[in-house]
Amino acid sequence: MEETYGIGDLARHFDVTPRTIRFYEAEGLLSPRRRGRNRVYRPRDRVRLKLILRGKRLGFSLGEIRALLDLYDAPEGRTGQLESFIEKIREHRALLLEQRKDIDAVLSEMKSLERQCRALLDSRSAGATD
Amino acid sequence: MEETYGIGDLARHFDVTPRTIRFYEAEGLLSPRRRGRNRVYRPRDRVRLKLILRGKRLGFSLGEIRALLDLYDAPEGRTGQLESFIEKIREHRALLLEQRKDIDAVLSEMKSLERQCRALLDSRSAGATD
DNA sequence: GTGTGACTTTACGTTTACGTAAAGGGAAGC
DNA sequence: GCTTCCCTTTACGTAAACGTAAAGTCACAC
Repeated sequence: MEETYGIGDLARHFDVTPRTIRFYEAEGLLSPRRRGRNRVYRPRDRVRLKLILRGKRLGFSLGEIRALLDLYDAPEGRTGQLESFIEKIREHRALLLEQRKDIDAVLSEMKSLERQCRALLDSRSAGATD
Repeated sequence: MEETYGIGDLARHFDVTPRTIRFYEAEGLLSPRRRGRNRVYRPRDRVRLKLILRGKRLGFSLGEIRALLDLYDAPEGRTGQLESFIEKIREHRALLLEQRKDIDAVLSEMKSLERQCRALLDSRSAGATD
């Protein structure tokens, strides 16, 4: 049998509220099975949630994330669609590479900032005390 | 003389609306000089705006960005403050490194996705036509 | 049978980050 | 002097992403 989870299990595991998970479902990002009224999540849903939260951490809107999930889901279709799919992947990749550049820029700025701080601290401990 | 800019100049250059720039000022992220009622921005403000927009692209809230800008601005203070400053820099760096890991994870997933697509395309062009 | 706890739906509230409209001021061009 | 921009302030509107409260259901413990 495939492993399943309740909404509370997922919420605890990913440190979000059940409300959040239901909201993602209402937005069409998740579509769990049901046992009676209760939602039953399978590993596939877990992975999707993980991807959603990762997208959020990277600053994507739920709309963008949905588009990406749809991409990942639908590698079926005619040749033309496949090609436009690849095109979208490329655009997305370009965006991510830009983000990485942003991050690296900040990281290097932080590096020099910390250096300056250290220099200040050193000069103080070497010279007069506070 | 130091170079200065009007709000429209900055707006055009960074592709945001003047409203956005005024909003950042209201939130305490910018504090331009004034000539009469009009706002006059100097290179320092330009840099700050650039940092703000970079922060946004990385998914930080304006509140978080303000905290970071304040950090970068206030390397004055007693030794204890300097040390806690360095500590905050480290936390921020850890966060950025996490983000980079996220990005790399997505990039590698995209890579394999594109490979699968290519394989599909190849098998089609090799086999029967649509 | 009566809690207790986890789930459900419905619905209104809230924060963030601006958009947009209204009403006006000041300089520049014709 | 009138128009045309670009700027100003004030203020209400809005989309996104949930929070939170209300009221009910179901299974299980005691």
